[in-house]
Amino acid sequence: MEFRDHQAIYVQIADYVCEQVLLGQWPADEKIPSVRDLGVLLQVNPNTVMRSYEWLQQRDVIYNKRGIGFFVSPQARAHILEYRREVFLEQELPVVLRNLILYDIPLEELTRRYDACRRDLSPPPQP
Amino acid sequence: MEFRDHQAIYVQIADYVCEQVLLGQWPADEKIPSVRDLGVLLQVNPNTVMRSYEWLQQRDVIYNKRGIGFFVSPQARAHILEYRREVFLEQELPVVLRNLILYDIPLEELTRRYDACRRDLSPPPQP
Amino acid sequence: MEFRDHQAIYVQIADYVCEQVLLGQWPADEKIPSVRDLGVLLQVNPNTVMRSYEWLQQRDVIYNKRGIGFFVSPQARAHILEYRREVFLEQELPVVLRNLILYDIPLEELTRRYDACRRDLSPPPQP
Amino acid sequence: MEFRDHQAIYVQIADYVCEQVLLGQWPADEKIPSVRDLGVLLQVNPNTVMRSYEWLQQRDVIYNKRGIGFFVSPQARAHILEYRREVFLEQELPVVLRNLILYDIPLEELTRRYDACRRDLSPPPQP
DNA sequence: GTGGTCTAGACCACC
DNA sequence: GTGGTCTAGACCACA
Repeated sequence: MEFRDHQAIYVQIADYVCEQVLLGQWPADEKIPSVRDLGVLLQVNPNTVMRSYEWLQQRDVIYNKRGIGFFVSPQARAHILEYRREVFLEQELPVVLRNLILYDIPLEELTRRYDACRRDLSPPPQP
Repeated sequence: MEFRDHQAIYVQIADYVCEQVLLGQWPADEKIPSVRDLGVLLQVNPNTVMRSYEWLQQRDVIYNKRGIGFFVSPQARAHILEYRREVFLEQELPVVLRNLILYDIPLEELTRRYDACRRDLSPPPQP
Repeated sequence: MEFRDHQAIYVQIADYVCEQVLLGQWPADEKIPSVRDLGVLLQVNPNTVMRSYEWLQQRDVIYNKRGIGFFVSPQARAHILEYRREVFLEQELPVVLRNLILYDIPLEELTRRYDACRRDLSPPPQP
Repeated sequence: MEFRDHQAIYVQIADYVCEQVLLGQWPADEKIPSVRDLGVLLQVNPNTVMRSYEWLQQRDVIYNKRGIGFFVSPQARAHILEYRREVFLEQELPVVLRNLILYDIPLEELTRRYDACRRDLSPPPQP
């Protein structure tokens, strides 16, 4: 995983976790890597991972069993979709569309890239 | 104008200026609002506005006549397109497309919003 | 039994045992559930139950017969009252009272709930 | 301000801020101390104060103006009451009442302390 | 000046 | 082993 430097690392880690859930890679009640392990894996400080996990926990994407670790919340998928879709559709997308038009990027270009991107993402398994 | 709080205010102001240029509202060599005026108008520290103007000036979108004010640069349109299109297509769009797919937003929804947005922007109001 | 997650599980187990004693459910010298049984019952690591029992043993609430199990200590009631009353009155209650007032909860509300709670506790069910 | 050692410092700081708001000491839209200032004042690390402020910000008790500082949110009072009262009445109070009865503390003792506590807290000014 | 992020390292409680 | 908290200190962007 490589980090974009204009966005906080802990946000990118949280996004990564959400993505794993949406893609069906991490099912409900599955244990996710410990803050230390993920810290080592991603080459970041455990505190930074911890911050991501706190953020996710507050949003009911993961939960904690004392002394054991963090687990994917059963409602994770729903919560992510509910929260992120809303923000995305109402706040991010309008800006993007506006730019598409201002920069004169034709719709065909967009659909072409959309299809390419769809092919890249393996279809999420139905639970 | 209301600001999104996840982005620096000076960036949002700069974006606003670029938009006016692309939309043809501010033709080449037209004087743009003074730092002070815009500061009052947007309820923002003049230093912040100044920072936007400096940023735009470095990218040849506006130029300065000492003691008079800032003006839209003749090459403004070209520079904006050249710089922003690149960044947008290569960096922002991929993330957006990925999200579109993860959040299961169908292409039809996208084109619908695209068209709506186009209708909103197309007719420049005559002041 | 469901656990509050802001408090250590072993403390909650210890509290539960104390409560049984105070309520007269577990008389002096009665055998209490084994570490293993209670662990299974509460879905908790036996080590955690063991920790509660050790904690209680140090405070003379229970005692241990090697190879047989843990038993309610004859002085259990007295020890619990002596220790907990003090802590409760001097440390916990002041905070609670302060909150009652800050949140504008009238005394009547308090006495109402007090009486309701008393009714719930008073009649010890005969098994 | 002296800290209780069984509770996280950042929670106690957050509680302190809430208390100031409920007592009417910090009106809406008033600037609260900067993380650095409060850190010096309370003899704790600015990061710790920051953590309190983040916590409060997420719960709409305070808000942030970029580069300026944190301010009391207009809905602060309402949010605190709504959130804390609920938790207090449904989770904390039942435990306390249960203990009152188990430790045989008479209601008169409680009301006596309640009145004393009320006298200590200066009556909140009506905004 | 303000907040925001990150690191390194420590210590603790809990399971 | 797990998370949770705190410190000290650094660097950055922003107003």
